[in-house]
Amino acid sequence: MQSRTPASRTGRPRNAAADTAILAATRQALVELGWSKLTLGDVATRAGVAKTTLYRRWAGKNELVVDAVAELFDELELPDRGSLANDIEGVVLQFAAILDRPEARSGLMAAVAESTRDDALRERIRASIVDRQKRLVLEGRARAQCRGELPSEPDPEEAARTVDLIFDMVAGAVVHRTLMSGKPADAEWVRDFTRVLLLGLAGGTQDTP
Amino acid sequence: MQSRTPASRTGRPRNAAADTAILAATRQALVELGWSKLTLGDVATRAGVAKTTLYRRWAGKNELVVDAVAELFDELELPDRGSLANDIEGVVLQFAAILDRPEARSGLMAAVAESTRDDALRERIRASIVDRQKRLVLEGRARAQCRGELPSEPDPEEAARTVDLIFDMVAGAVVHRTLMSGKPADAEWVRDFTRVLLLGLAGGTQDTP
Amino acid sequence: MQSRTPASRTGRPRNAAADTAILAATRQALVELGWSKLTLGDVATRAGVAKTTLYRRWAGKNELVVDAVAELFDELELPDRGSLANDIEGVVLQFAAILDRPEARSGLMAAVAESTRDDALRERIRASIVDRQKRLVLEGRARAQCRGELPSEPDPEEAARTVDLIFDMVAGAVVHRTLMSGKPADAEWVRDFTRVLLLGLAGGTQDTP
Amino acid sequence: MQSRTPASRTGRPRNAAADTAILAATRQALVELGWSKLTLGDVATRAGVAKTTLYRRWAGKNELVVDAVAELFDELELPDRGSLANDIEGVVLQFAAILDRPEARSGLMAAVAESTRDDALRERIRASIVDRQKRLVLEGRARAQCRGELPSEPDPEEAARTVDLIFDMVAGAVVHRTLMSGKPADAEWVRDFTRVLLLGLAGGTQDTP
DNA sequence: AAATAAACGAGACGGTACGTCACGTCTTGAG
DNA sequence: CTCAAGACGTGACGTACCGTCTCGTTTATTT
Repeated sequence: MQSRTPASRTGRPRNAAADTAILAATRQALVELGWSKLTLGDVATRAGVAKTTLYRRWAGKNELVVDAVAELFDELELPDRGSLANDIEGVVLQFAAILDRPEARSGLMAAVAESTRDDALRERIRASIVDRQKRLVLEGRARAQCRGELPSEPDPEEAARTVDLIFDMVAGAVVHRTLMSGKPADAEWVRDFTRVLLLGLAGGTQDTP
Repeated sequence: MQSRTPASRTGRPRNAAADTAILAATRQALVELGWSKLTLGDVATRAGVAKTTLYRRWAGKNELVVDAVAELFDELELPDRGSLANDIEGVVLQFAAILDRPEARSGLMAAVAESTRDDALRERIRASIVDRQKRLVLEGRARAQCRGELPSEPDPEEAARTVDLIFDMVAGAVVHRTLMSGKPADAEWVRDFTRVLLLGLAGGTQDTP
Repeated sequence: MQSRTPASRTGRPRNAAADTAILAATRQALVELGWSKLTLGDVATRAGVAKTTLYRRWAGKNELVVDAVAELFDELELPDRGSLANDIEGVVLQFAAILDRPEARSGLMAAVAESTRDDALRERIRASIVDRQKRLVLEGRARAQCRGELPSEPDPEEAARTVDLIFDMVAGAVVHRTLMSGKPADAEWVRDFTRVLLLGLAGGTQDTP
Repeated sequence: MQSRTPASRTGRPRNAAADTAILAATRQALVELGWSKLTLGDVATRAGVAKTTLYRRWAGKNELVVDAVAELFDELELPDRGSLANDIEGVVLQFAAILDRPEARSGLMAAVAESTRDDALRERIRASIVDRQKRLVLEGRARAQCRGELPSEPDPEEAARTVDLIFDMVAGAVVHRTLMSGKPADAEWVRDFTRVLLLGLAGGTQDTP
């Protein structure tokens, strides 16, 4: 998760508790200040740690914030709610709830913005956040195929493409609704979204007479 | 578009060419430096303008960048390509092309990130960019209804909700694909996306035997 | 005296009072903290000035301290006390009094130490302090020659060499007495010193029966 | 010479070679970096020793540098060159040669500068360097008295005062010439200096017709 | 024409945060 | 008890931009 894990045998070992404290302090600072006013010196002070300790473990603000935010998304789960539509609604609501937290809003988008000019950062975001949560799509699809709601995909390459596509559509829509349109991804919106995702624009209204 | 329009009658009038030069310089700086390394002093120098002139017209970096980026999206068009699917594919590809330009990627996401803690900025983004392009959805839907591809919506409130939903789904998916997944929104992806959007997850594969 | 004198015609002019305040604050800090614990941030605070202002005018700690200390030596005078011996005693006592001030002791020697590795600094010290006070030797010699206490020097090159030599002997002895031996250059010592300087080691005791 | 001599009987004994290596490394670092850029971590690395070892033996940079420099002056000798003038010229040239070495210039003056605010350090310098070399004056005077060049001093207190005075004059002049005037204390200068020291300002030219 | 008034370029200014460096202390495991 | 290794809290460094301010100059409109 961190920048480097030298794992040296000799010398004084690193204080493991500091990592936890720093990431928590980072999230707290994101809540109170937002990304642009967050300073590493302030985070260090909140964490009860010297600024140098922070720089010894992370390369900069971006890397630190990505790690701090990534932890937020690990709490996403996919409980079995009986149908594909219900499963999707459930996970989308969870995702929306996370994006409602200011530390996620501010931190995530800023990190993405920075990543447009920093390939290493983009890779870090993808590894820590995006690919890590793709598990939810895989699990949901497998469950739906078990239930017979979705056909099993014969071509593995196309299957992977579809997973990516669905992930982009789900995550993208929630992010756009929450951060760009500035409106809540509430139960009603999630229901509408899920209907269109499953049945299509036309299908939702006319395709199933 | 700008911060203030004092509209004073007397005194030396503002140099109108400066606005254009500043916005162009801002985009150029976004390309070369990205949002976080862009400085207003540098923009002023590039535009051949004093820093004070810049501050007289914009409140700060965020406002300036939003204005500079907003202009990029005004070139979006919706040529009639014969069918709803083709129209969607056309505009999505245009949108993807804009998001491929570094000044848009870096500037847009950073502005969104900042807007999570600045209501005025969010409003500015919505007015300058989001709502401004919603016209495309409206036009596309009207055209599809003319063609009979979509039913006419009796409830005006639900119609508005659907426009918002579709805009979030289209724009969100392209943004997520481009900036978070870090893969191109190319013709193949756009085709897949359009199919799911129109027919739904199930419909695309099993509904049409 | 300062680093650069761009003397630009345009832009906001520099605050002239800041220079005085900064140099005074530097001397005060030298008194309270000494050279090694003096920080430019602290000097700036004392002077009621931003750190950047200080760096805009001086290249660093060494240059600043040299300028601050150099002013101290400008108060040296050579009042006519009737004889060469008396003139020497008078100026040596003045010099000793300056070296008794902590801002001079700490600042001067540290600057000299730094100058052993910095030619520009050595030149600055020589120009601001050493050569500047050589006037005292010149004036004293001229006066002694008027009185007939010293022969007029026919060879101008040798005369210059002698001025340098005397300056090194006088200043060096006082500095060494004060700072290295750590004992006061009081009236008694000054009398002894002047006698040896004028009459020589042997002359002082045996030559004048 | 060092800070502490715990002289403990038990436990692992100190590595005696480390002292030599550390002092040599200090001098080497003084040559390459000068006092202000010399760091104890760097010295420890050069000496192949851990930083903790260094701090166990010296209290800080000043003490270490004084010890390292003090050793340089122990090589001063006073070979019998037949006359007082020759003896003085000889030892002054030796002294000048030492002051020509960068480790002496930089280290000595910096230590003196620091000692203006640190009584313990001043005492250490006096004990290690100043008083230690006063032997040269004593020996030279004794030899001159044997030769009859100087009268024997009846009053022991005045004799001590004179020794101090001469030491301040000799050492001070060489130091000032070398470090402040920035010119070499070469054979010509040493001859001039010795003449003035022995015969006085006036005596050298007019007193001996 | 002269007076007025705002815009403009230049650049100094008080701040704040940066990321780095060295300090001197400490904590480990090995000897 | 010493040593090598290296993490740690502390505090200063010198730099970069920020957004504001003060200049002298330019360019209009209004007397």
